[in-house]
Amino acid sequence: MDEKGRRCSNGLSSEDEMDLRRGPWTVDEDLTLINYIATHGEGRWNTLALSAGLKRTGKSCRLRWLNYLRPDVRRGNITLQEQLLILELHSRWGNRWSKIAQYLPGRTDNEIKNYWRTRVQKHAKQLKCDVNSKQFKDTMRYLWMPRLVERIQAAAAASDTTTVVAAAASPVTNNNAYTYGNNLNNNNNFEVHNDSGKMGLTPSVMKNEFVGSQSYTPENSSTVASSSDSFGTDYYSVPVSSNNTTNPANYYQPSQISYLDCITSPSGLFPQGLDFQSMEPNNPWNMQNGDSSDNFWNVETMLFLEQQLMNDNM
DNA sequence: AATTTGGGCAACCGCTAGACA
DNA sequence: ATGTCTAGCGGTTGCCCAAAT
Repeated sequence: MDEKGRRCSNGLSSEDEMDLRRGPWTVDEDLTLINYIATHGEGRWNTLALSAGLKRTGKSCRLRWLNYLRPDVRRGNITLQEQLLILELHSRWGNRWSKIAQYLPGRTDNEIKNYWRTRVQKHAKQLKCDVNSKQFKDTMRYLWMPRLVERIQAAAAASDTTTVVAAAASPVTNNNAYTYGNNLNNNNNFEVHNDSGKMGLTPSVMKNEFVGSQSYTPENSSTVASSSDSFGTDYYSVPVSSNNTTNPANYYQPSQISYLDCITSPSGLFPQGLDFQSMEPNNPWNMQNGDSSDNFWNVETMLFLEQQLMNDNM
């Protein structure tokens, strides 16, 4: 169906469309959308856009809400568990981002897609192989994923003996406290504060400051997780156990249990007390953590991988 | 210090499916 | 049966920023 020049596609005439805004959302637009949804609920996006007085398409409003403004959107780095899950689910379903996102509570398909493209595909590129190639998939399955499991288990063990004082280390130090009522089902009572009066909302500001004082504190959410892109450090240099030190494939055999079996229940969503934050060995609440993925991909690692890939091809 | 490059991510685009009149 | 509208999905683009030169 051709949408061009058609009024019905977004409920707007071409005259209306002349006024349509594009590009990054402003604070005012965000507030308008939040408050409108708080009062009227979501859905009927084109009507919503018009009624709310937003010069945006319904599509744009929907996307902004779902990917960014929803109170339950998880922000922060992808955790080890999430990385593992993404790898596992992608190996099953391919680029079914929305489907994959269903298993990562609070993560959006867009975020997962971006993660895949920027992190995973980058590493495939570094290995000079196609992300869809058997070699790369094997590398993921036999090397990265077992190592992730290992790190998760190590972190879990560490968390057993370590009290995580996460709340005290809350990264939210912003003055711009967007305080949502936090529960849309609770009569949608969003409140929006602007304590500093300086809400120039660039993406970077959003990332670091828009994180609402209610929405994303440790007390009320499991959302703020930090994790470097944990293709991370010395992936291949640490043997898992004494009997798998030579062949990476020994780390994991397809016939072994599924990672999902390992870390999730059939109902998914990490319900077994696998707390994302406490899994992280280093300062779990520090959203400013640098991405250590590149540390992971040191020269030795790359040489090792390339060697493995060469062996696979022989 | 100025410029270039590349990564990360928010937003947009095109398309499809389903609901409904 | 057909057309319209909405919602959702996956791919792509473009902006911002930090690192590199």
